[in-house]
Amino acid sequence: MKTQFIPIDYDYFDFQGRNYIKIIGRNEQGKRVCVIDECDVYFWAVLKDKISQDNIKKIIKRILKIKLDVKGRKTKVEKVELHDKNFLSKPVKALKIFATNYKDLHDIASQIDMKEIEKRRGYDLGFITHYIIEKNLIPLNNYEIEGELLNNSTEFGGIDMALDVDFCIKLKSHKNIDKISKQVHSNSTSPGRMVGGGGGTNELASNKLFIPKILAYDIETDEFQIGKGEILMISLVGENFKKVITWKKPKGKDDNNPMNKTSKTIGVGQDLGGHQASYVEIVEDEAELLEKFVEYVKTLSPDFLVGYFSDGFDLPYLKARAEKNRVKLSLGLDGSQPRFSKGIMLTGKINGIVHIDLLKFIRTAYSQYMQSETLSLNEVSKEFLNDTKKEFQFKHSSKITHDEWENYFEYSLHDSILTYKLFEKFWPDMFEFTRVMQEPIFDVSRNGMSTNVEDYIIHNLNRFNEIPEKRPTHEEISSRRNQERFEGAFVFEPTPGIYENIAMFDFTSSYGSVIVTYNLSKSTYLEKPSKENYNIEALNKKVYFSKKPGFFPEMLKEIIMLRKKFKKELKSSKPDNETILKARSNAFKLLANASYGYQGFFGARYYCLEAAAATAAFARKSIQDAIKEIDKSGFKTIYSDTDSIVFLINKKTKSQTLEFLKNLNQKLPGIMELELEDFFKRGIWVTTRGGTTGAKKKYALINEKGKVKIRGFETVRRDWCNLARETQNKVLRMILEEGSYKESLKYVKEIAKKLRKREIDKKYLIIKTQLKRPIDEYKANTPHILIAKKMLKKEMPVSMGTLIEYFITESKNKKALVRDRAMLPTEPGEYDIKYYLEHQIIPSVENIFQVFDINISEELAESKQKRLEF
DNA sequence: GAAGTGGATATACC
DNA sequence: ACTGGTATATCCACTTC
Repeated sequence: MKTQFIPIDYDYFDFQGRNYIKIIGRNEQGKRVCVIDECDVYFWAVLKDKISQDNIKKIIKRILKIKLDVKGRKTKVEKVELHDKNFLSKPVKALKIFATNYKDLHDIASQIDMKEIEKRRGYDLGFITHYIIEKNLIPLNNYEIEGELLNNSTEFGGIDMALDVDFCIKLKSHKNIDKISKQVHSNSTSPGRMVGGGGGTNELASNKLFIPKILAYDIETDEFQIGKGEILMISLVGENFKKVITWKKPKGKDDNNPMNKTSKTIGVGQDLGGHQASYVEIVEDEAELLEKFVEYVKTLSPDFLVGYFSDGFDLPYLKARAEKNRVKLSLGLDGSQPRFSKGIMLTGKINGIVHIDLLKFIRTAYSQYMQSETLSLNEVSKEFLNDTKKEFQFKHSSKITHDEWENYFEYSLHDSILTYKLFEKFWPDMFEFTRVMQEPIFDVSRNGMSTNVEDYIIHNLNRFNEIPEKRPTHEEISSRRNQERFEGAFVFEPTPGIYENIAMFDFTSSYGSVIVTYNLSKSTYLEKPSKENYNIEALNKKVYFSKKPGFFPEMLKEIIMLRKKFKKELKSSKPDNETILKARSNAFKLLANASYGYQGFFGARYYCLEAAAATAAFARKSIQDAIKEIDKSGFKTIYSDTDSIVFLINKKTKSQTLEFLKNLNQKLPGIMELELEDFFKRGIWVTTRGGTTGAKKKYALINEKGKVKIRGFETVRRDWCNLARETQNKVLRMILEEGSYKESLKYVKEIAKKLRKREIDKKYLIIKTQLKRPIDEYKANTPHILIAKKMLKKEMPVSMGTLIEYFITESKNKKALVRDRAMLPTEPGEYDIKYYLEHQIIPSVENIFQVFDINISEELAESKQKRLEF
């Protein structure tokens, strides 16, 4: 049979000793399709130089004899071929060694240790990755497939019968129709449709967006620890679907309300006591709750089951309670239960339905760019959806009253609604990331940037006829980690002061452009200089790179082009789309920048410290050269960090500045390019605390539209209390807007006065510090660690990553340390006026007023008399 | 006992 | 363990005079 097909979830199984891939996807009619396929299984043995043909034949003969019997599985070498390949961009002769089972490649490779063989490679990719490369059946691409329909077939042990899919097809052929198909407009709500605009010349960029069927979920429990308490309710949200399943019967004022005893007969949406919302469905007990949940997932049959922090909480909790209740959590299309990866970081996998933990994708793709101080569902929703969680005061289920239950249901439902909407927002990027990285979305949505970079490389090696490099061994990793650190970015020391008429330029994808321009990578690194090369001083030596384009820089070029496209889209977008487009453009910028980090990352297959160090060195040189040009042309540089330059345009006009930029760009090498970030009306730089030199990474700017950009100041740091942050923010804004300190001084005096009169609400005085590791791994005893320990004693949820909140109280003991005066927000105690004045308010504005020669401590002194006495 | 210093820690910038 | 280096700033333990 023939059908269109979009691969979504990948899995594999063994049948009669061989590996088979099982791909779950959709077709255009929204039918769920399972594709079974196989591929050649092989690895590479790279031969040493100048091995005679005879010798090669002998080696092949010996290899062909290899047989293995591991764990009752018989594997043998089935075929050996000689190929001309590249390894790290160098032409090599290599043997392609075919075997029965992918899992045995490592063992076979270990047996091939003849002296003529230089290296063994390509056995550590994972079968799914290997399959995708081998057959070119890429996740979330659009295919036309042809194959044999398995219908109650005994093939593969009757796999099609156990699978809840519309078609199960043994693949014969497939054709990618993404690139040639025209865009499809559809109002259909069935999954599997593709929508979106065409255009764009880059092949990587999708011209259609696949719209999956999604189901967001969220659970509410009595305890935070996995499986410790009972699950009270589960909320589910899909397209035109809202449901809260619970076994807690809201009790009315009359506890003997007969309605409470008829739970089993209460149907969906039935009214209960005149208050029951229609989306609430009441079941008998926790076991039935779990069964009902499984039933809904089966009926709705989504492509994605989406949660928020669900790898770490919801799914493992469900599993634990299912075990306790002896309910089978058979969510998988094959009836299997969720599987969890071992290790510290849990990941929950469901066969055939992709379980997505949104938090993970947000962390890698957006968090660096976001304004939110935590990645809580509430804050992230606020930033991207302009919506928040519903109010609900947690208490144990036994203490919840009737009306409160109603609120609780609504609260839970709304969490799922937010999760659903967030998924919709991020889906285009997840889609794009998956297609670029070419790995299953289950992994791409969880992986960090370094893994993304590596996936991208691995899946593009064939274009360069390259044999993949292996993962580093533990020994290699530890030796890499002990490597001396290399010199990084250049940061210009600013002169403290307030400036006017400012422009900012920055290099687009700075490090990425450097890598591309100077061809910096493991495979282009030259131990000895060749005639034609790029070279620079790095790692206390001169390092050389070939001018013949390497695969890594070539690939990176594509990422940079894609990013440029997104950035262009952003510029011509409507304001209501801005947040997400900005995030997207930024996500690809991060990906491009991660390539630099990748080459210096100890876990990387293509680790090359020389390339990483040279990248930083070339980048330093680029920016310093640009600064020279700028200063030479009638401007004056006042600040610069890594890839941006801030300068005074002096008497020049904006158009002269832009003209200058154009000319400057023409002189830049390769794909290096500067762009205008913005023009600014005014800006301020301050000294370091207690010093006289200008502080780096700390400044505030205001553009002509009055938009303020604040970097590094306490205003943007979450480990300062809100009073200090807001005071500083106000002061900076007033000064930037007016160019004078007068008003802001009055303002600070007002705040100090209120603080002294104890008129400041405690909530503005809370200091928040994150617990970055398990509590007993700390050597120091800081306020937040002490508070965390106190919280543990009170059985409050504290773990790695928790944001610890506290405030500083007064103490009779004058020598009491800050940590001894730190109290939980819920604890009684008067705030310490002196502490907040001297350790929060004054430090936050001191350096700013110093720019105007104002000593804020003196200005805020309790009595001016004191000053006069001197 | 005040002052200075350095380690541990957190957070931001790019 | 799950990109990199640069930089500021706090609190606290310790040393020094």
